Amino acid sequence: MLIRQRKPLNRTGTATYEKGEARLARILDAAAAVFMEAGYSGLTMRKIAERAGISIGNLNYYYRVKTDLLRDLIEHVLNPYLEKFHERRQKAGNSPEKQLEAVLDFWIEDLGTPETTVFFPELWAMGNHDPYMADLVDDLYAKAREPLHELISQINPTLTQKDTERMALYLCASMEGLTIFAGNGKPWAGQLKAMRRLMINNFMLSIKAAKGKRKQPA
Amino acid sequence: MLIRQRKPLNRTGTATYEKGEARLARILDAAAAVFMEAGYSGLTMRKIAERAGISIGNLNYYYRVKTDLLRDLIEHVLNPYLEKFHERRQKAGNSPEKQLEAVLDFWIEDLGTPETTVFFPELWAMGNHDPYMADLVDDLYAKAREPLHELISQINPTLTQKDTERMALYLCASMEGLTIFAGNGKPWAGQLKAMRRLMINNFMLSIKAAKGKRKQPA
DNA sequence: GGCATTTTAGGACATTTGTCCTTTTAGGGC
DNA sequence: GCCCTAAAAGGACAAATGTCCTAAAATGCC
Repeated sequence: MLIRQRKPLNRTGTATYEKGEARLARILDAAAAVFMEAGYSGLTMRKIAERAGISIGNLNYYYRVKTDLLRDLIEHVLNPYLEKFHERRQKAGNSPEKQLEAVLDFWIEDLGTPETTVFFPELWAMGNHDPYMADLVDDLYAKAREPLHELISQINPTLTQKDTERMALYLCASMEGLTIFAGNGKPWAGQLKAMRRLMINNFMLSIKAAKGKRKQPA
Repeated sequence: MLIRQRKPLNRTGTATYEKGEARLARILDAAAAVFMEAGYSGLTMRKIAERAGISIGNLNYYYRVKTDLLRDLIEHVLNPYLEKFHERRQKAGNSPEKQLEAVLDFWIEDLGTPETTVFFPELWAMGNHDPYMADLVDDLYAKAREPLHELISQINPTLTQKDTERMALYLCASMEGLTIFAGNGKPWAGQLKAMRRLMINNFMLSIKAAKGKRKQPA
C-alpha cells in the first residue's frame, strides 16, 4: 500500500501561479465583505467561500487555518490606511497649521466611510481578547499618530516630548471616538462635516494654548 | 397516552420564587463574566451555565433563547451606568464649571475600569450589525449626554441649541475614544489621569471660547 | 503532447452550539 | 401531609462549523 506523503505544507496565504494569486486576492476581498456585513462573530469559512464563488475545499487549500485567513484579512484591510495617510501628508500645504488641518480633515472624513465605521470598532473589540490584534491596532495607531506628533511639535515648540505625545493622543482618541457617533449610518452621520470643523478648530486652539515647559531654541 | 401540554411559555428571564430570582441574577452575573473574558463571539450557553454552576437544562429553563439572555445581560450591565452618572451629577459642586468637571472626571475615571474597557467596544461592534443594540447604545449615550448639554449651556449661554449639542457630542466622543487607548490594560492606561487633566482643560477652554449666535437673555 | 504540480471540488468527520424533551427533585399553599 | 407548580438535571438532536482527505481538472514547462 502506498502511503501518500503529506501535502507539502505551504505557508498559508500564498500562491505560485498568477491564477492562484488572483484567487487569493478575491478570497481576501470576499472575507472583508463578509466581515463588514456580519462582523467577526459572523465570519465563517463557508460564507467566505460562497462569497468568493469557490468551494470550501478550495478555500481550505489556500488557508488551512481560519486564524491565518483572519490575520491576512486584517492586514489586507489595514495596509491601505497607512498608505493613504502617508500620501495625504505629502501633498498637504506648506505651513504646519495647514498640514495638520489637512491630515485631520482627511482622518475625520475617512471615518465616515462604511469600511472604517464597521471595521475599526470590530478591531477594538477583538483587541480586548486577542493580544495579536491588540498589538496590530496599537502599531497602526502609533504610526498614524506620528505625523500629528511632528506637526504639533512644530506648531507649539514649547511643548515637551511627553506633552506633544499626549496632545497627539488626545486628537487621535477624539477623532476615533467620533466614529461610533457620526460614522457611516450613525445618528450623527449627517453632521460629520460640522463636527469636523468644530473638532479641528478646538484642536488648534488647544495646541496653541498649551503651555509647555520646554525652552524654545534660540 | 397522555399528551403532556406544552409547558406554559413564561416570558424568559423571569422567576416566581426567591430562589429562582437569585439564580436569575447569578446567571446574568455569570454571563457578564464570560462576556468580558471571551467577548460576544465567545459567549455560549454552556460557558454561561458552567460559570453559573448550573446545567444547560436549567439555564434553558430560564432562557429558552440566547437572544433574550443577551438582551437582559446588556441591560443588566448598562443600567448601573446611568444610575451612577445620575447620582454623581447630584453631589457635584455648585458652579456649572465645577459640576461639569465633576461629571467629566467621573466619566473618564470610569473608562479605566475593566468592565467599561471591555464592554463598550463590544457594544459598538455589535451595534454595527444589530439594530436593537444600535438603538440601545444610542439611547444610553443620549441620556449620558444630557447633563453635559445642560451644563455647557449654562457655562456658555451664547451657544445655540445645536452648537451645545455638538459640543456635548464632542466631549462625549473624545472621552469614549480614549477608552481604546487608555482603558484598562491598554498601552496608555498609566497616563489616564494625565489625559484626564489634559482633556478636561481643553474641553473647558473650547466651551468658553466658542462663539455662539444666540442673544444672551437680559 | 506528456508530465509534474497547482488548483479545484466534493465529501466526510469530529466538535461545538442552540434548543428541546423527559424525568426527577424541591418548595409553597392548603 | 398532599398537591401543584417551580426548579433542576441530563440526555438528545439537528444544524453549523473548522478541518481534513481524496480524486479530478487545470496549468505551466520541457
